[in-house]
Amino acid sequence: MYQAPRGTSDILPPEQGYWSYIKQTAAAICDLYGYQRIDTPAFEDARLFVRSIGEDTDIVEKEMYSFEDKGGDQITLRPEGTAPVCRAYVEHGMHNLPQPVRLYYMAAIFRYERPQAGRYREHHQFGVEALGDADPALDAEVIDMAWQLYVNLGLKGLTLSLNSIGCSNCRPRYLESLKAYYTQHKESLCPDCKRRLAKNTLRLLDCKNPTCLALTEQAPRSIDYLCPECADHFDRLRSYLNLLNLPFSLSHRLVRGLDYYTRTVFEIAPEGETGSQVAIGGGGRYDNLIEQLGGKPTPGVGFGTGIERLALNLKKQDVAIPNSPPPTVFVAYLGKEAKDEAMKLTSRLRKSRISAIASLSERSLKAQLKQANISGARYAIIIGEDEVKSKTVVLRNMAKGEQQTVPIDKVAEALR
RNA sequence: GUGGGCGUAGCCGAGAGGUUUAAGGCGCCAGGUUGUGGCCCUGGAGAACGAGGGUUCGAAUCCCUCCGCUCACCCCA
Repeated sequence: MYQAPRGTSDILPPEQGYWSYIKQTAAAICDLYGYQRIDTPAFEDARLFVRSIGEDTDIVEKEMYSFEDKGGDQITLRPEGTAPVCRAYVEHGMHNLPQPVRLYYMAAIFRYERPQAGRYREHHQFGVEALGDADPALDAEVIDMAWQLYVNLGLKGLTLSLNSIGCSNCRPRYLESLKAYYTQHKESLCPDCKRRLAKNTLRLLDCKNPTCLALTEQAPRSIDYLCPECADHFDRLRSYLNLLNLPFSLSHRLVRGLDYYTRTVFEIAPEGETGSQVAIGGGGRYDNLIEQLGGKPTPGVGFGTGIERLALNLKKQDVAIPNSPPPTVFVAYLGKEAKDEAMKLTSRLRKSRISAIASLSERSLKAQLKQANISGARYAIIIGEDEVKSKTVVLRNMAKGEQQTVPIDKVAEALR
């Protein structure tokens, strides 16, 4: 027996309500904020991700779905959404458009990981990217969008964590002092962190190992090392967030797992969540990324949110989802001639924009009405030999249990 | 990659070495008189118990391996 590959899943009809609710809410927010949709390929040149995400990140080190295609090209299934959008920005000369360029995407994301609650090998993200403007007001706009999305979806108890990790001018100095600090305590670090110390110092802040965690309490904070420009940017961002009534808390340990971030980083999580995959979304600024990918120096800021995790949290919080409407009518019949009439009638109803299911079986009327009941149709239409002769149908209101005979060419009118 | 829990029909779920030719419930199908649903009643289909190997006179029930699911760690959405 075949099964969906590990870490992937089929999204069955009962689940779809959550998905369309989330997608529609997200798209509506984007319309409201003037963000336009972009779709990029599911796979890209592997180097795009290695260069943007960073060689020493977990994603690149062990999680990418990479392969050589038959033409000998190194291909990677998209493990995140930002780099492809930036690639498209450069490729299509979007720097010629009015800046910033505001884009959003909904896409499948692939990472080879051990699946667990809220973590899959294929998951789906909604994300936005605002490219071509370094103003902190744009950071605030993006954070505001993320927040409003969650609020509009009906999620409660949200917390916004914020940090600034500086830019290429001030970060080296910070990293130096961070490295110096941890080197002093090298002996008490966990093995992972010893390794990270040399390669990816920032990530030590993220370690949940108790002894590392204790060290982190006293570790130098990135916001104390910001250059004047970054400090100003961060100050102004915070004042904009206050202006927009977005409550945030500073988190000095928040660094994010992708190398391209500069200055602003943030995460949003539902309150009271424990465990490691608490964040339903996050993002930040990446002012060097587009240049790294071969474009003109272009700042950018964005966020991404996991649709599966949103659905999970909507369920956890018992948020009511609008359900898809059942068909208006179910057409049942008895006999061959009646079936012909039923087929024609169903077709005409649909042309009048009335949703209709025809019972295609030759089963008993009783069985057909049972199906009508399960389908949730508001009306059942019954066509038998008598009705064929008199060119009428029986129109039955399922909820009331009442029925009337109407001329077959007046059915659409009777349903209005 | 590491560690824990689990694996019986579409779903839930009894059974824990021998009246099991594997309960029960949901769902599905068909009947309960002639052309009518939602309740009720009756009947039916559907699993050799994740796969393979072993222990035993005998295994869904014990052991081993593998696969899968799940939770946690790492990390992330």
